[in-house]
Amino acid sequence: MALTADRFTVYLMKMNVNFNNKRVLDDLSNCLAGKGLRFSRKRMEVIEHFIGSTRHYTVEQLYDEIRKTNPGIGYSTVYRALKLLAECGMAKVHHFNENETRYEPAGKNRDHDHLVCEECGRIIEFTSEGIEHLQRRIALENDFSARRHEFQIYGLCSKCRGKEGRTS
Amino acid sequence: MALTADRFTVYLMKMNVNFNNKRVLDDLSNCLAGKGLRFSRKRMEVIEHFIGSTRHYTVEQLYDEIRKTNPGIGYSTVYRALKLLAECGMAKVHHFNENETRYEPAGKNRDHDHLVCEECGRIIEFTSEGIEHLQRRIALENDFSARRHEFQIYGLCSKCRGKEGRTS
DNA sequence: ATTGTTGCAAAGAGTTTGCAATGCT
DNA sequence: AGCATTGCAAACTCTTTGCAACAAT
Repeated sequence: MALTADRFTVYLMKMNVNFNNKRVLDDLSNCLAGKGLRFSRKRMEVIEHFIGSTRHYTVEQLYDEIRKTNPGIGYSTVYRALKLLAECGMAKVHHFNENETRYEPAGKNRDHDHLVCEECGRIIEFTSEGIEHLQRRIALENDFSARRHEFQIYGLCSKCRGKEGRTS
Repeated sequence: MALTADRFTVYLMKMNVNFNNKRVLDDLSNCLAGKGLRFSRKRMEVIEHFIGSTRHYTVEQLYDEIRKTNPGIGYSTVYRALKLLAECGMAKVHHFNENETRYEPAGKNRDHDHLVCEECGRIIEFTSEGIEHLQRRIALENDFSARRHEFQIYGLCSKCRGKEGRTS
């Protein structure tokens, strides 16, 4: 039986996964189907766990978390699943800090950017119309076709600012 | 004899290095002095080559380029010099693409961000007052002390857009 | 039955580090 | 003389891959 978005939806419902972005869902089943891939239990467990959350995971974090309930899953499976999700547009890849790759479920809410606390590592999401405008204007001014952007603000979150000297 | 900004300036002039940002210069000599470091010929050759350019180097690129004129310099020296420069605030580190670390001389001109062509890798710098405003506003709205930001716009530069289908 | 998937261990890529020789001061 | 610096090779970390056993279709 061919892999379809409908079938995948049923699968996700069965797994009780809260995933309501139709476009990205189609992307995934198309991506799987287009590559001749199958529904494997373990891969789906990784995807379920990942999609069900709102965190910005390192591979290690996701691996450790999944191992708690599914000790039989290996590192490479997590790597392979995340890579697949990224290719299908279901995961966004970030490099907030040096030598650190983080994966975030895409489509969980609308486009956003991040505040990154350099002290505790906390990541705060924000959306800003202003950035979209800026992106368009800057692209225009530089004769550039913008596809996407990365915008991070680094500093101290409210909690950590308290501990260090005031910044204002 | 202690390492001073003046002495360093003389050194740079001797080497014919175009480096006119006083503040960053002070940072470097202070950084060197503070760490009890010495003026070594090889490190200075790396620094000279790096500071004299306006590129966004990978370690490998810088290494290859320096080796053309200084075949005696090793990989680790380049790594160590760039790391030092980054610590002293004379080099900015970027991760424009996955698995790629690039170093850019800081202080060569005022703060700027980057357009990154996903086709040919070209990097275009731009400055935008708007982003500074946004950073301040967003930080305020989220009770966050902003120190710095990273903003990249990914897409196609004018040359590469011509080859692919129009985007508009 | 056929072909994709997995875990493991090994291999890669990028970066750092221990150490003996060398260079600054 | 005393200590920083260097190049090399080895070590390290993160990620990918080959392969034999296993699972999905």
